[in-house]
Amino acid sequence: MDLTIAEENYLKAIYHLSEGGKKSVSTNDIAGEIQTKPASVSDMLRRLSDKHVIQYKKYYGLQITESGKQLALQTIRKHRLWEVFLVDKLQFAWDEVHEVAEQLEHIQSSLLIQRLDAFLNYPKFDPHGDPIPDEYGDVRSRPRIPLNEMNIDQVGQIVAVKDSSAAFLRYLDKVGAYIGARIKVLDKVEFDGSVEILVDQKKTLFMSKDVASNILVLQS
Amino acid sequence: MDLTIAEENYLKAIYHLSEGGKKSVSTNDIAGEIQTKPASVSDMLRRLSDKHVIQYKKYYGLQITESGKQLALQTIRKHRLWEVFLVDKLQFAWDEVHEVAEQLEHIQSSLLIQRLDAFLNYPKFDPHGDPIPDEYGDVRSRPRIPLNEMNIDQVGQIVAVKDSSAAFLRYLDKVGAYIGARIKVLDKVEFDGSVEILVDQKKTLFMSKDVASNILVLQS
DNA sequence: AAATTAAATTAGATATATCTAAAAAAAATG
DNA sequence: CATTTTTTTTAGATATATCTAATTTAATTT
Repeated sequence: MDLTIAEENYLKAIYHLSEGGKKSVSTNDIAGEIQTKPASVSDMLRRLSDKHVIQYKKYYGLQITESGKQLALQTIRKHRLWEVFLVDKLQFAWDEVHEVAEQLEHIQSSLLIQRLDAFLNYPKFDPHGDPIPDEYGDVRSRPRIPLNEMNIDQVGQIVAVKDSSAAFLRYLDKVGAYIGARIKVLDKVEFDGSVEILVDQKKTLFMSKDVASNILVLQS
Repeated sequence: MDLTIAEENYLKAIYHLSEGGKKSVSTNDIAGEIQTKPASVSDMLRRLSDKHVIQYKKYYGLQITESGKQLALQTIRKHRLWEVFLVDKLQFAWDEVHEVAEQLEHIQSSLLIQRLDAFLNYPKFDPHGDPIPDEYGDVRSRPRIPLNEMNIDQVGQIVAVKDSSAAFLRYLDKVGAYIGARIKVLDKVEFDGSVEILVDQKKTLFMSKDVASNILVLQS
């Protein structure tokens, strides 16, 4: 039983919200995540339930099933592999890839994804630093902490961002805080939580707590 | 005014049928080309006419407009570029690419196609030997003739096939008559039109007129 | 616990895309 | 040229996916 593109998008949103730590996923949450109205979500939940990718009781709540989780992970796998392709092979900037990957993730061909994976040399992380599930849906994530929670003199590498809006990504690119950059915490201001960091051992950068909390660092 | 995926597919079919030499394109022809029913075609013709990509008069006939032609050519451009990608970069066999390219051709991103074109080094022909329209819709096609119309001792290169069904393509691969193969006509049997050719200066091959007429050769 | 507010669902519409069956128009045939 | 056949179109259904407005259920407040 195959999913339509709309169903795949809803399921991916539900998966992301489920993994996002929140105890339960509400109709309103889903509507907010995919820019639609709660009425449309209710409709879709019934359909997803019919296809057994979620368990759903009206007015009560929902839970993603194991098969639903696997389908969502495969969509995420495709999305992130295409992002690597766009950045590594087609010289896209990392803030330009999302919209196109949203389309490419729905192409149906397991051979294509196998070959693409090999062509890209089996990448484990996408350009935003998010882990790429393998063909069995397994995800190896690295322990990452927000930049504002690091201590003075600690070093690490920027591996991901929480807020991946185009505006935020452009801001980061502009100030030179790209994914992969090696950083060292030089100073932290106690009362407002802002931080000063050294990027690639040459450039110092000040940023607010707000910005720093959206940058995830792999400590080394 | 953008076209839906279904509209793009109909328009592409109409373009192919229009270019196919036939004087007029019938509802039944289109239904046959796209595997749908004539009633669905009538419906779609009305919609395509509303969007001014064809001119259409009920019971009378249709003609593709200039803007329709341009849109069709851009879809064909995308299809053929993706085919080159699949064969050159992802090691797909040339008889495995069609179905996937049918999906990829609908991805909307002009930047993507620009970059893909550059990445593939601006190819002029797809793996089946068909010309790739440029970004302005211009097509430079090579003069090609069916293999059965060549004369004895003439040499050339296989550049395309008329019948691109998977069965025919697999047959060609099996006997070693791939796209790009250099051939020489050794003999022609008058009464049944069958031909004997030399492939890559080492392998001789017999084929019926039926097969030979579906193989297009660039003479040299 | 009754009243209010918030969240979720249903009812009814709209748009796309398809189908079958019936009707209308054009083409072919005797 | 009237009749038959073929082609094309319309009418009416179905399925997906969405919306607004109304209703129902759950949660919160007093």
